[in-house]
Amino acid sequence: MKQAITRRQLQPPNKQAAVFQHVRRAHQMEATEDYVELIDDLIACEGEARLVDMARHLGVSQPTVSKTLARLQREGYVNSQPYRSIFLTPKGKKLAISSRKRHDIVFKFLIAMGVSEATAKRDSEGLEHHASAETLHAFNNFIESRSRTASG
Amino acid sequence: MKQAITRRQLQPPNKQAAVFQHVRRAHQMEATEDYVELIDDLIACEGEARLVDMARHLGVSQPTVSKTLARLQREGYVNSQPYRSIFLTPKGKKLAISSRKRHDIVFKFLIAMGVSEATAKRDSEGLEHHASAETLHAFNNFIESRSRTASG
DNA sequence: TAGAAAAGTTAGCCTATGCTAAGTTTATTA
DNA sequence: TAATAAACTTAGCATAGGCTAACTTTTCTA
Repeated sequence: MKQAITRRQLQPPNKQAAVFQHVRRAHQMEATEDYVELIDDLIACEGEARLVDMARHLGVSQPTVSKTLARLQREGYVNSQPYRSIFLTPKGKKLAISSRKRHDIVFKFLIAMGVSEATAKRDSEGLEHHASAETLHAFNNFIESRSRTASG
Repeated sequence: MKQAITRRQLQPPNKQAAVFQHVRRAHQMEATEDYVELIDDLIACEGEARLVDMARHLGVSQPTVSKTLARLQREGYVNSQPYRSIFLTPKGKKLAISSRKRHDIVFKFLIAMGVSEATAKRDSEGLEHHASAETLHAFNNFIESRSRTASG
């Protein structure tokens, strides 16, 4: 098989720096998005979001969740009284909805690509935070063209 | 348009926790992978990897690079004498090669999906760290089937 | 080759996210 | 309802990765 050779080429420093800065910014939002998405899911499925359940689902300790929730509250994503369950503010709810939408697109896309469900679940959790609107749009087109082919 | 409704369903706590733990682990490797990849590129394109160029390409300050390089040296990925240029250990070189391979697959895949070059560059930098072997394999199949269609 | 500029280091600060241990509040149950 | 258990918070620690300021070393150049 002929292997395409990609000529190694460095980007101009400022261009590449902009890319890395963009990734770091996305990265700062990751925990926030995971948290609000989980809170929204817990409220939808269990009736309320308790810290102990968040810790169990996230695989971290309760104090870690407590500390991160304090930041989210400070930043206006969530609302909660001490020792009580957690609520999303409108801003948090909005972020939860858009995060879930992206997550779903990435998940369905991976399934459409023939990836196993277990891997799709795992990878979509990491990938969702780094797919731009343009990429998500391309993924969505692919999903829709596949579902047309499959059903029509 | 009929919109597919995904029934909201929480994963079992331990299953979801495993996913998040996996993402956190991948996340810890991100900086390491970006650094060794960049060092390898700088050596290939400029003849040597200097800290100042790394800082410029990464978009961070020199002390930040210095600190992270100290960790990478501690962990056996790089080698360097004070005030001198930076070298990859065999372990670092191996990681650089596999990171670059993943990066290339993700980039080419996005291009094959019809995403613009600018977006593909940007997104591939974030996505590369979160695509499993299975997903990369699926991406690669897609690239190859497209290049067959295009050229044959 | 001396002085200036560039590169690299060190010190000290910050935030985010992990942890355990210990204490407080709330909920359960005997 | 009193005791226990569960949930939550607080304190204190660690690491990673950001930063600026100040210092040292190396390199360049006049």
